[in-house]
Order: sequence, then structure tokens, then C-alpha cells
Amino acid sequence: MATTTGCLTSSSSSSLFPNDRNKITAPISRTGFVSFSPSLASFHWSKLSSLSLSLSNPARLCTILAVVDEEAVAVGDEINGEDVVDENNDGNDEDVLAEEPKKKAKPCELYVCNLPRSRDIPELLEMFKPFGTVISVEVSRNSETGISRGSGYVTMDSISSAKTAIAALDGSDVDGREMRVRFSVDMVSGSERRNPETLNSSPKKIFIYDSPHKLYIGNLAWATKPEDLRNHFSQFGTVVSARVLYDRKGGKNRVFAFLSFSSAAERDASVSLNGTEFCGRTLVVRKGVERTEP
DNA sequence: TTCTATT
Repeated sequence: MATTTGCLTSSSSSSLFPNDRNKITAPISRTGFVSFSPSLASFHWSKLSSLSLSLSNPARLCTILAVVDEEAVAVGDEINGEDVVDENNDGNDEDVLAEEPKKKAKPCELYVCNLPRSRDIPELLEMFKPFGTVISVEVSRNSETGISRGSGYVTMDSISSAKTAIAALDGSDVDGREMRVRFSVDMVSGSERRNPETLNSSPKKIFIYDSPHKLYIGNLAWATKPEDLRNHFSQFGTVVSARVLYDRKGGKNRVFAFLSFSSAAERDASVSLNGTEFCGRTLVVRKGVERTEP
């Protein structure tokens, strides 16, 4: 068995990439990298494509780890604000470097959330692998239970891979949940400038997962998917998010959902569906909790 | 009548 066991500690290896946002990235072979949190003290892997971890101090572990792949990716020291050039050149390529194919691709981190807790690192890897080389996969966990918090980070080898993954996976249905895939906060910025100060400050919630204009929808059919609701209610406006929840308390099963609209007007208009039929059942549509009071 | 959500 080509099983190798290694042991790295925060102190012994932090010199490699000391400022990498409290994470450590270390080459584990010529062709791959593994990253893990400093509290993770030991790891071992049996093949390049699979990696398992031993946690010396699980209570302190917040995120894990890693994946490696066949293709080497040079991890640059700094992010140089230069994007990967797609097939975007208009026949005016004066600069072709055939001999030294510089790796223009920069690793690109994606933030993934609204995952079922059952989807862990291996599942995430499988999902993202088709879209490019996956450099690392992390899953955020409850530090006490070790259970996934339903979110994680996937680093692709290039921005274009990341884009492809977003296009393919964002909003897709995973066990009845609409998975969200976004660029990680640093990448997104969307803002013209990136000041170093912003990077060190706590992440701003720039993503809108919900709008204030929520709708409660009850008496749904079991088979109802977020996507169905999204389609059905899109006639009134933009559905920002759709969540289907299952409650089987008290021996009675209920399926209900929360929708968020981009405006109150759209939300209000949607209430007109109250009492109408959807998937053979009579919809209950009410406005969601309103925090109009201080 | 719910929040699996930015290391």
C-alpha cells in the first residue's frame, strides 16, 4: 500500500505560507497541494486522489481539508489582479508563448452553501471535478459535533473552471435544496478596488440569500421542489430564494416553503395565489414574518 | 412558520 502518513503542525509548517488567512497550504507531492487548518495536526493519505484526515483535536477543528489532483497547479504567492484570458482574443495575438506555457490560471475559491449535511468533502469533490481541477475542498463544521454546517469552500484551479462550476452547479437541486455556489468573498468584491484593509476585516454580507419580502407557503405536496415554486411564483416577479421545508412533528407531515421576492410589491401580488390549486393541493400563501416593529 | 449561509 502506498500509504503515507505525515504530521504537520501549525508551528512547524506555518512558515510555508504564514499569511494565508490562517490556513496552511503545503505541497504533499509534486502534483498536488493540501490545505488544512492549523488546528489539524495530522493527516494521511493512501492515494493521490483520496485523502483522509485524523484529527488530533477535533474540538477545535472548524474546517478541513483538502484534495489533491493529478494536475499540478502552481500556487502563486500573491494575487496579481490579472484575469485568465478566455478565448477572447480577436485574432491579434502577438504574444504566443509556446515554449514556456506560463500558468495564467490562478486558483479560484468558491463558496458553497445550502448543502445537505450529508454532503461532505468526497461528495463535493465529485460534484466539482467535472468542471476543472479541484485544488482543495473544505467543509465548515460545527466545532463540537463535527457535523457539516452545510457550507464549504471549493478551490478550482482557474477562474474559468470556477465560472463553469458556478454556471453548472449554482441553484442546482441537491437533495431538495438549492445549492448555492458563489465566488468567495475575496474574489467577488465586484467593487472596483480592493483595499488590503477590506481583506482583513470581517467578511461583509454582500450576498443576498434572502430578501425582506418573504412569503410563507403551506399545504404543499410532498414532491414539491424549490424549483417548482420558483417557476410557479415567478409570474409575479423575481424569486430571490426558495426553500422547501419538511416538518413531521406530531405525526402530521407538513411541507411548506419560504420564498423571497425582490420587492414587496411582487410579494404582495403573489399572495393572490392563496387558496388556489397547485400540484393538486390548495395553497396557503401568507406573508412571512414581518419585522416592522423596532 | 424556517432559518444548514463567508473559513
